[in-house]
Amino acid sequence: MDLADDQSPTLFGPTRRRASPRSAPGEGSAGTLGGVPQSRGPLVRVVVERGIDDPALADGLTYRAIDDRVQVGDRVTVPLGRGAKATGGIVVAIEPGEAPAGVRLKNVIERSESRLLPSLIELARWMSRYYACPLGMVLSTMVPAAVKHGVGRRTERLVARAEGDGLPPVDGLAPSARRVWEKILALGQGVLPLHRRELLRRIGEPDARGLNALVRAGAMVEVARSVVRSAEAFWRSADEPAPPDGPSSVVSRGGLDAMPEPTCDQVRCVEGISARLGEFGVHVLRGVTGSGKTEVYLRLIDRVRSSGRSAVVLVPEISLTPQTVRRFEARFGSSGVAVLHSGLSSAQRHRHWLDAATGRARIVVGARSAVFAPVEQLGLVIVDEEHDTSYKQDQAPRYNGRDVAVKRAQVEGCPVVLGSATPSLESWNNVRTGRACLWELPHRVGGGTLPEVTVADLSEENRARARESGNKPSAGGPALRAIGPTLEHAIDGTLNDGGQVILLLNRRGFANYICCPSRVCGWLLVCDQCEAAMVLHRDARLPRGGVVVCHHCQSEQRVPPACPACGRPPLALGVGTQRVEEELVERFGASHGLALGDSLARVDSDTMRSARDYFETLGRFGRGQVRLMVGTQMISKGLDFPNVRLVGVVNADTAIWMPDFRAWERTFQLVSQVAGRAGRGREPGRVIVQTACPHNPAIRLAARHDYVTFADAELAIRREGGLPPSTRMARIVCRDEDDARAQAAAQRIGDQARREASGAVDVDGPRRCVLGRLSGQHRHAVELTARRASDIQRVLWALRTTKSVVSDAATAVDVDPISFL
DNA sequence: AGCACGCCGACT
DNA sequence: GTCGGCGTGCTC
Repeated sequence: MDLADDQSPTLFGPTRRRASPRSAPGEGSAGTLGGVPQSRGPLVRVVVERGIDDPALADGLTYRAIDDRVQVGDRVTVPLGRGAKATGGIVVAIEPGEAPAGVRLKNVIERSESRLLPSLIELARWMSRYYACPLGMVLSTMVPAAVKHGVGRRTERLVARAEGDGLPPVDGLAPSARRVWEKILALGQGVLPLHRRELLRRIGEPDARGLNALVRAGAMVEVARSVVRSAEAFWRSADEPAPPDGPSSVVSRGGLDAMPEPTCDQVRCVEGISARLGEFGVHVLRGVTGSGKTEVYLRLIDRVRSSGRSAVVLVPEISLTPQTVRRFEARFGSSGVAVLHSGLSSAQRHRHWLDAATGRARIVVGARSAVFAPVEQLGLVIVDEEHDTSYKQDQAPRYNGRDVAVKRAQVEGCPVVLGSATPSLESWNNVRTGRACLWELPHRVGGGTLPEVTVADLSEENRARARESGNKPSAGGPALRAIGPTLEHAIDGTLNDGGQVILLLNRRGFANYICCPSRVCGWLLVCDQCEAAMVLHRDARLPRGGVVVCHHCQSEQRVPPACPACGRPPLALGVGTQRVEEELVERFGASHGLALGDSLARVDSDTMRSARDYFETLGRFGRGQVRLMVGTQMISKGLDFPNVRLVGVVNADTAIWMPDFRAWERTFQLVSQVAGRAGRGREPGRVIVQTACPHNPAIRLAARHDYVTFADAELAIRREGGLPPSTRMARIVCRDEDDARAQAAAQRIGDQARREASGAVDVDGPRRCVLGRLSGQHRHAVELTARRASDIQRVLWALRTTKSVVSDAATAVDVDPISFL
């Protein structure tokens, strides 16, 4: 059991302050005595945690505070609306003047213990403007739900010495009680208050009789203290200790705690960035996979910490592996590091957040929302794998954690480090235009080399196999095999040599789509709520061997027995991880003793229900029990297992023809990232990339590990096409059950946007989205493009103030969109 | 975003 | 005759 008390007087009061006991919320019941409000505190401006989008109320609503101890940033509960519904909010200002004319003030109901830092309120204001989202909604996302609801909060009863001068009245007590008193006095300063049991243990008393006598006499008093309890994080207890031997171990290599000797490149980066620790600056750290970026982070954090400041490290959710966490904990001590990710229980999250807020933990490691970590004296922000699209939140506020991190660093006056082997073109553009400073780690640590990448032309391999098997386009069975001869041969060889294999395929399920075998018919099984093909997921326990699932709305249907149009038995086409898994068992099960759930593991969101499953599987892979791992992008990033000698990309083209100008960039990143999992130990690694487009620059250059050529060429293409990062974009999606209504709403927004654009902003649309219907909602989009972000902001602001765009469920404003479906 | 107020169809 | 459908507008 972990305990954290939150006694820091600057951040938390010992108890909650309520307006008046038993007072129901709201007007009339807020304790008006003869028309005089009972609360005597100052007037405060409160931004409620709701989507109030009226610009006139953007600075919050005015309430009378409970007492004059209220401060800006306090979380409060206030009555809202005619029903005086108790609603959470944040105090954004203490009003020196009087109430706004014509409003009857209500009183704050309650002040809670958490307080938002001024720098975070400033950040929220910026986000509200930049992402065109109500301030209340932004503020709401800054405080985790577990903190708002006080999950895990308990009141503990402790004992302490009574306060006051003079000798406590112990003279009249029994000798046994006096003996206990002497022992308590001998404990010295700062030990109390303690739990009764803990105190008795410390002074070696078998029972509480003497202590009880002291309490009765008033020499000792019982005090209440608010604490947050949570279970120990499971990765610390469950998996440990790591096995003493085996090909590799999940624990950081080079031994716990030992600071490895840095490479020259690492020293150059650490020294260079350290020299500018006291000021805001964007530092792009481009380090090839396995070059030791994490070591650079650790050393920078060490510098920051020794100057008494804090650091925040953002990591994509899925690469927040035990490996990563343990490296931080091994270097800085597990109590000095607060970890925030989705695998935590609510109470754990609350506790870790408090650890950060009270300064107990000066280092916070977490996913996207950790950018709002309540740390004071922030000295450094790090965004690892900054190109990762999971930094973008897909609900309002649709912020990008990386970009907010840059803004936070600016607000705090500290540097931000954006680390990646394949920086986003946004960051690369900032490097090329001098807005960001570039630091490079061009070599792998320990003299390791980047793996040799072989591009296997899938169409060529399929043609070759068709020729061999007497060119019969197999009827009924799988139309093509997922693993071609080059990859198959490499897997065989690697397993023979005792190496481990990672196979990547960015598609869940068994088959991508179900269609009629007749080309004339052309029937395709589509979700009845979305414009998307249903995916076959195999499950032997179900009738017809599985279900079909829509990957957009998660709805399920039974597998159709026949084409509804012409009655032919349908075909299940396209390859997902499940089919690859099946093929692997078929081909290597007997020859290499590969067994599902043992030496062969499938890692996707279907098999990994919780973070715990994922950590457990990675543990088995690390110990060498799992020899072949096939999975989605979950396994493409951050993993560091030295015995991985082969990485196979089953199909590199999953993203390449997506209707998205970043399709090539994504493909390049995916191939580079997963290739980086190979050859991280002494043995060199090999990568096989299966593709139907072997000459595509994204694939060709990723195979050559040539980021710079790719990025510069791609930047030129974007500049020519007027696409980000040379321009900025925002996208407004209107959705409605009724197609015409969605279209009309988008049309109105488009028209108004054109009126406001005044030449600086290009307005495109409305046009039907690529995913024209999703969960029964028809979708139409308007796109804004401009040279400068400020022009986009101006138009969005105008759209909001004229109420042309309101923040509601039917309208999504996406600034700097990364998905165009 | 909630939620209350308010104006039109199928039930006791 | 009412209960309740969700359209519209307000929230100190």
